[in-house]
Amino acid sequence: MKISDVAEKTGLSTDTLRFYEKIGLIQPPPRDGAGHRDYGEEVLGWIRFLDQLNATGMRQADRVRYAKLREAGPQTYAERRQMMEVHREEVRVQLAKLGETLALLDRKIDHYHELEAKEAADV
Amino acid sequence: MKISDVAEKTGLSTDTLRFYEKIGLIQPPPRDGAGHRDYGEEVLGWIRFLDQLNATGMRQADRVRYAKLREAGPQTYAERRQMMEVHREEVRVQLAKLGETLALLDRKIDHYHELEAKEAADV
DNA sequence: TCTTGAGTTGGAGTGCACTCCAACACGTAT
DNA sequence: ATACGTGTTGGAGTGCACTCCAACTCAAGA
Repeated sequence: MKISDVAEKTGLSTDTLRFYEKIGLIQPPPRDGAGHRDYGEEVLGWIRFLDQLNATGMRQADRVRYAKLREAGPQTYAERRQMMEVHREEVRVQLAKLGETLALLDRKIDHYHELEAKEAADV
Repeated sequence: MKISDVAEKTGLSTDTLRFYEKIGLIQPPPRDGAGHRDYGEEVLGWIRFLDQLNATGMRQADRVRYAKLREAGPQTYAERRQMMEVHREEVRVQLAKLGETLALLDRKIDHYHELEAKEAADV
C-alpha cells in the first residue's frame, strides 16, 4: 500500500505519516523497487488507534512511548496495560466534565431563548 | 480583588489573565490607586465558563468571538445562542467518541491481562 | 529611608503537533 | 524521449496558546 493510500484511508496527510515515522509512532515500512514506502494493512488499525488516543487527549510523547513499548514485545505487556489504565482514568474524567458542560450548554441555550423572547416583547 | 487572588481562585497564572485581557477574553478591570487591576467577583464565573469551553475543545478565536458578543449586549443573544448550539453539537460528538474509546480501553486492558497471564504461564 | 513584594508594560520565547518547501528520483503514458 | 505524477529527503516555517523576561512603579513594613 502506497503512502497516498494510507493517507486517504486514515485521513492523515502524507507529511504527517512521514512525520509519525520520524518520531517513532509508526514503524518504518519496507520499500518497493523505487524506494517508496510500501505499507501493510495492519498499519491502518494502528493509526486508527493512535487517532483515538489523540482525540482523547493523550500527548504525542506518551503515544510515542506506547509505540516503543509495543515494538519491544511481550515483556512490556504490563507497562502498556498500566498506560492504558492511566489513560482510561483521564478519559473517565473528561467524560464527566463533558457531561457537565453539555448540561450547562443546555441551560445556557434555554436561557438565551428566554432572553430573546423578552427582547422581542420589548420592541 | 487583586490579580493574584483571581489567579489563585481560577488556577490561571497572572500572565494568562493579562494575556486573556489583551486578546479580549476578559474585560479590562478598573484600576486601584497604584494602577493595579481590581477585579470584581463576577470575573470568576466568567473564567470558569471560559475554562469549560476550553476544556471541551472550543478554540480561543471562538471564545474571543463569544466574549465580544457578550460585551455587545442584548442584540447578540441570538448569535450567542447559535454559537452555544454549534458547540453543544461538538460536545455531543466528543462525548460519543469518548464513550467508544472508554469501551476500547476496557477491552485493551482486559486483553493485556490475558496476555500477561499467558506470559506468566510460559515461563 | 531602604528593602521587599506585588504589580505594570511590551515584546520575546516556548512547546506542541504538525505543515510546507526545495531539490531531486523513479516509472508509466504518450 | 519527454513530460507527468508520485514519491523521496532534511530542514524550515506555521499556528496555537500560553509563558517568561527586563525594566520599571508603587505601598507598606523594619
